Amino acid sequence: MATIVEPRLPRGMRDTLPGKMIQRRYVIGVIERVFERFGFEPLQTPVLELEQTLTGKYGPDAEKLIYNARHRQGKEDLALRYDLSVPLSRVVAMNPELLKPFKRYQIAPVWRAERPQKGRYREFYQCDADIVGTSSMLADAEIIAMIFAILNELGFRQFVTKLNNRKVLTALGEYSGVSPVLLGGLYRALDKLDKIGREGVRDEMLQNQIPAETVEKILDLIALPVDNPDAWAERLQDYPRGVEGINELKALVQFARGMGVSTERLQIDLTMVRGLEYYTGPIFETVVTEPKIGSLTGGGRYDGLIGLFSKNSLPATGTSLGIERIIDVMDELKMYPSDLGTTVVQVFVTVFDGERRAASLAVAMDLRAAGIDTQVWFDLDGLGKQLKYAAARGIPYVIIIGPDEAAANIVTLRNLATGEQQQIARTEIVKIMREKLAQA
RNA sequence: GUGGGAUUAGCUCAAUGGUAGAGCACCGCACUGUGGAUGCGGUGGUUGUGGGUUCAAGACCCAUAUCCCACCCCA
Repeated sequence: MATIVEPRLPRGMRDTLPGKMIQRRYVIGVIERVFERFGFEPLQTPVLELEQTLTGKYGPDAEKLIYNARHRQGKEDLALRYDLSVPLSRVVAMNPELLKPFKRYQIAPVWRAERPQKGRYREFYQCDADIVGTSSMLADAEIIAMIFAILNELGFRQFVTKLNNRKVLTALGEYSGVSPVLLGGLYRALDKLDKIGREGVRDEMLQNQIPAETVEKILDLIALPVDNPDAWAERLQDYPRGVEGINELKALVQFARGMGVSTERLQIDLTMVRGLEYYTGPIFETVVTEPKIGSLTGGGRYDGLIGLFSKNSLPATGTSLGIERIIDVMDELKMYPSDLGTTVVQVFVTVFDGERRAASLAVAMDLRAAGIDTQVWFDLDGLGKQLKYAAARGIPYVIIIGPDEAAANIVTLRNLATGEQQQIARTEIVKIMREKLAQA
């Protein structure tokens, strides 16, 4: 007798049962349609990459979270992908013949060995859309406009996309005169401004070994409104990078407006920082305010990443939507369309008894041939049990064929939601079912 | 990776260190040609896992796993 293995999942990983899968498929479907509406095309890449493909791209903190993999006898060091941007960059470098601008989307799982929490998992799907081969801010604006289209279509009303530019942060570093090794600490403190306030940022910077004099200089700078690029441009006028970053942001906002993005949902925040090391230009992040769940989307421009795989570097920009968090929020706020059922099955055909089984199977196969999702009962059980099952599954219609129906060459069609029943001719079943399902 | 909380039936939760319970769900019967209503009855547990203390542990101690919360970071 074999011992039973306790069924368990690895930490931070989950199964998705059919009921949830239907909701998930709906969300992914919306995202895919919008991606394609904006002219992006699908791409698929392997779950595993060579370890060297991933290392040195994300920064030391993020790199610790990469899952390594190797076959028992394998010679290559492999790793589970950490995001979809680095694999994209690898693909672009390997396929120089791809027409530019190259616009692709990819919806696929990525793995990060973080400590799990709500909205944070070790295996999760990212939905990425990126544009490779142009430096135009119009591309960044198109990404933003697309994020808005997706979130709107999913029913989100309370969200805001924050914008900043790495070039501004770089200039801020130059302005502060802080040594490069301390820059990380400076940025991290800065990023928390809206959370911990000026005093908090001061404490944090001092704790991060940043000289008091420098801290005051930074505090003085961030006393300027974080959403006022002109004020910052004036202050940073001696730092051409910063001015350039601010001009890019202004162009980006203007283009986005031109694409119908409402201004109150776009928020320039010159203190926002994003962790991944490869960003070089505009960076963006969308957050919802009601359930506190972190960011729903994150992205930015990474003009140097492809250059790590090819002599011919290419500018690129894009975003990632976090479908797990989107789904967690939609669950909490019950945002799914009311007609999204709990099953794909549209009709359930009961089996009355052994004698009538053949008739039921024939009806079921006719329905299936007509493209209607149909289930039949396998065992010889009472109608009560079968109806109970169909109702519990959320199947909308049930067909009953007993001796009376068989004799009259009809079937009984029952609507499980209303309890309504009608008799229909055997030959009319497909036609009538099609009509019923089309109305719903 | 750091700190805290939780873990008891399928689900939500009880049980002064002394015989593990309730509601819902499930199954059966009243109702062998019809689910959701009502009534009655029933199944269901190595109390997350492994050790320890004790005459006795669901409870106390240690370890460990998972989930949740706050950091860190992020989708």
